[in-house]
Order: sequence, then structure tokens, then C-alpha cells
Amino acid sequence: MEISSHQSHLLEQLNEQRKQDLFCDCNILVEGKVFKAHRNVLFASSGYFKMLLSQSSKETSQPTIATFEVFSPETFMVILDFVYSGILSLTGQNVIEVMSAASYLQMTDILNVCKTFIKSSLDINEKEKDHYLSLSAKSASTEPTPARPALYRSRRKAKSNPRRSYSIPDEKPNGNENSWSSYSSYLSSQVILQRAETQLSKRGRKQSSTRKRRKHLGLSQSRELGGCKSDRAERAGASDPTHISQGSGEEAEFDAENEVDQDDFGYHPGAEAAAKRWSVAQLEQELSRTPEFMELKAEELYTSMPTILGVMSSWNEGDLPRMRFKCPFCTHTVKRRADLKRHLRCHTGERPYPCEACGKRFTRLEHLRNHFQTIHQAGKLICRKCKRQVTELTGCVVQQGTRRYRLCHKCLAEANFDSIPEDFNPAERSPASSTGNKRPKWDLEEEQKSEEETGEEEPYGLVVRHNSDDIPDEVKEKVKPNLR
DNA sequence: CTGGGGAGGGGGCCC
DNA sequence: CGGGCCCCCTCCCCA
Repeated sequence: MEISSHQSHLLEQLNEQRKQDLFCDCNILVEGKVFKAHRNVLFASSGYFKMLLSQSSKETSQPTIATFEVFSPETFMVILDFVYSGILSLTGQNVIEVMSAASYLQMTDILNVCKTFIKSSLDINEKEKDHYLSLSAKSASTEPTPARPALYRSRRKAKSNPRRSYSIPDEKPNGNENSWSSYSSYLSSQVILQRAETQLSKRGRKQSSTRKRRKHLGLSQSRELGGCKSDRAERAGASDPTHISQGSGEEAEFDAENEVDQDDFGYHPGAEAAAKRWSVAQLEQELSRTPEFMELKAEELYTSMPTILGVMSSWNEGDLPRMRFKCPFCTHTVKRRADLKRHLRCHTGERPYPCEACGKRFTRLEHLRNHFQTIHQAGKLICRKCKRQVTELTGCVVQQGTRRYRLCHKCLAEANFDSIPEDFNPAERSPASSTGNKRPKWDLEEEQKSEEETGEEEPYGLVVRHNSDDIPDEVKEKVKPNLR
């Protein structure tokens, strides 16, 4: 005999215990805010917690502390409330971040609901704001089977909108349906995804600048797979040192047409060893700062990409359909596969082209070349002050702040810089000077030139900013020639 | 506070 | 298909 109310009653009791801080044996620290919960509940609800708790299940006497910096307390509150009640309070404002956090925490049900929430917005008048949805406790069972349609009911406040049940379309990770083939479907999805996409692209820009700031701070990019601070930071106008890789989790999840097994991107096998410690998120951040990790993840991404990335599109009636390649992480499409591969670097964070002088890494060789020429070569042979042409003999490079330029000796004397000239010795500063054939030709040219320059310019002193403070030791050690 | 310029990043497309 | 060029955009620094 089965008493149907038992499950919900049990969950209610657990929730009451949580609220009264009874038997809570796990503290979750989210950006300084502490949430108390029960280990077994978290274990049963989240793949992420399952992994962490299974690693530390031996020590049960002390309350466990988990730290997250990849989503906001508000977001975690939504998720925790769902865990203990089966009710997911989704709004148009928080769906992105909840989805991102759910991806990070490996909570498949929430992910599916978020997807459906976005999809369903296609059919819902956009004027309607604040879509409240709740996931039924039944569908919130601990059985994470994506193939099973999860049910959630509308919890909209408008009384005229009675609660409705939606069923999430079956996910077919290995299905034969080629969702990429329907460009009209793709286009229609853009309508609903546009708003969120705007947020993402904005954040992408933010992140881009954040990366720059990090680089200025001497930090290489961190990659928080499947998790992010997302748009909250943007809304708050805060500069958040979080990297794009939520693209792999969040943006990927966003693309409802995508058939890639999203969990492949949300799960971090490389971090398994790190899971033994509780601040795994931090540890992953540290781990993910290495270029090798980027490349590993990029490789993982490339190999796990769906075979079919092209979408057939007919731009104009009567035109022959043209194959375009769609990014699995965003709505961007390109004509050529090579362009897609290049584009994917902005999602994977892969930077195969390190500057051999300062260790800074770039996504493209041309960017590296430009960087080298402008930063390390100061190619413009014009005195910045008097604008007269100078030569290697009549002028020298000075550095002021982040700017590098040339001054003729006269202007240099007038300027009376405090900068202490430092000899630029490419041989010392280029850890890969003996890398042989793999070196790009511009580098060889540079070497020849610099040999001349060092001989000629040394008397004047080439003021080269020392980036040693900017580059973490591990990066400096791992600066390698171009990896391809 | 604001505008200009430098630096970096990304897309399109040609070779 | 990779390399390279051009263009545009954004961010940051500085005057």
C-alpha cells in the first residue's frame, strides 16, 4: 500500500528542518552568504554535490562547507528552494543564471525546465513578464533521466492564467533528428533567444574586457566550466573575473536546438582529483588558468562536437540553399568550417599563440603578430612628440604606463623620463628562442632584426616594460612556442 | 568628464 | 583549409 502524500510530506519536513537549522550538516558558502542544508538531500539532488560528497563521505563528524563563487546567492536560493520543495521559481530575469548554475551543479531537471521555459516563451506573449513556473515535486525526483519528460506547472500569478502542465519534449541525445537542418526553426528560435542572447553577448563583451583586465593583472583566463556568475555581475555593473566558458555550459544550454550532450560540457573530469577538497570551484579556477587546460578543453570540445554542424539555409526564395556552420554555443553561423573553428576559440578560451616575449597568449597568429610588432617592436619609427621620423639611431623606444612609443633623443631629453632604460635582450626574454622550425617567420625576422637592434640600440637603452609581475609563474614556465 | 588613441578581439572574405 | 588582410567594435588609458 502506497501513501502518495508521504513523499511530499517528507520533503516538507526536511524543508522545515532546513529552515530551523535542524540536523543541517552542510554549509554552502555562496559569495559570502551561508546556506545550510542536509548532505543527503544535496547528494540526492545534484550530480555536483554527489561527486563532492562522495569524495568526503568519510568525515561526517564535522559540518561540511562548500564554497561557490560562480553564481549568486539569489540564484542558489532558487535552486535550494527547489531542492527542498520541488518548486522552481523561474523568471525571465533569472532563468539564464539558474540554468547556468544548474549546469554547474549538474541538475538535469532544472536544466530541462529552463530550456522549456525559454522554448515556451516562443508561444507566450512577450508582454507577459515574470513567468513563474514551478516544477512538480514528482518530476523533481532524484532520478535524472533526461529522456523522461519532466512536468512542471505554471505558477503564474495571473488568475486568468490557470496552471498549465507542460511536457518537455523528449531529449534525444542520440536521436536521428537533425535539428540543425531546420533553419526556419533556428530563425524562429532566435526571436525568443534574442533577448537572452543580447545579455550573453553583452556579457561576452564584458568578459572579453574582463579577460583583458585579468591579463593586465597578470592573470591568464580562468575557465569555469559549466558555471558562471553570468549576467548578475553585468546587471550590477561589477567586473567579474569570470571567464567565457560558461559558454560551454550556459550558452550551450541556451541553444535549444543543440543536440550536443550538454552534460559533456558541464562535467569536468579534469577536476575530479580536485574534488577531494571542498573549495573545488576555486581549485577548478586555479586549474583552469593554465593554457594546457584550455587546450585540453578545446580538444574535448572539438571531439565532442556534433558531427553535423551545418544548417541548410535559403536566404532568398529561389536561391540555392547554402550550407552554413552553426556554433553549438551561440547563434552565430559561418560559411566555412574553418571560420567556425576559429570562432569556437572565443568559447573554448583556447589561445594557441603565445607571445614568446611576454607570454601573453592569443587566439590568432595575426593578433600575436600585431601584438609583437606594436608592443615588443614598437614598429612606428616616428617620434611621438615632434612627429619627426626617427631611425634606430636617432630615436629609442620608451614606455610610459601601458604605452610604448618612440622618441627622438631630443624629445627624450626634454621629457626627462623617470623610466630607467632596460636593455632588451630577446634571447633572454624569449624562452622559446631555440624552438627551431616551428617558429613563425616573423619571429625569425624579428630575431635577425633584434640582433641588429641590440647592437645598435643598446647605447640608448630600449625601455621595455618588464612583465614579470604580470605573468604568473606557472604561465611563465609554461610559455611555449606556438602549439600548432 | 570627455575625446582620442592604443590594444585586443572577432567576423568576413580573399588567396 | 590555413593564412592573412581588412574592417569594426569594445575597453582602457591618458591628456
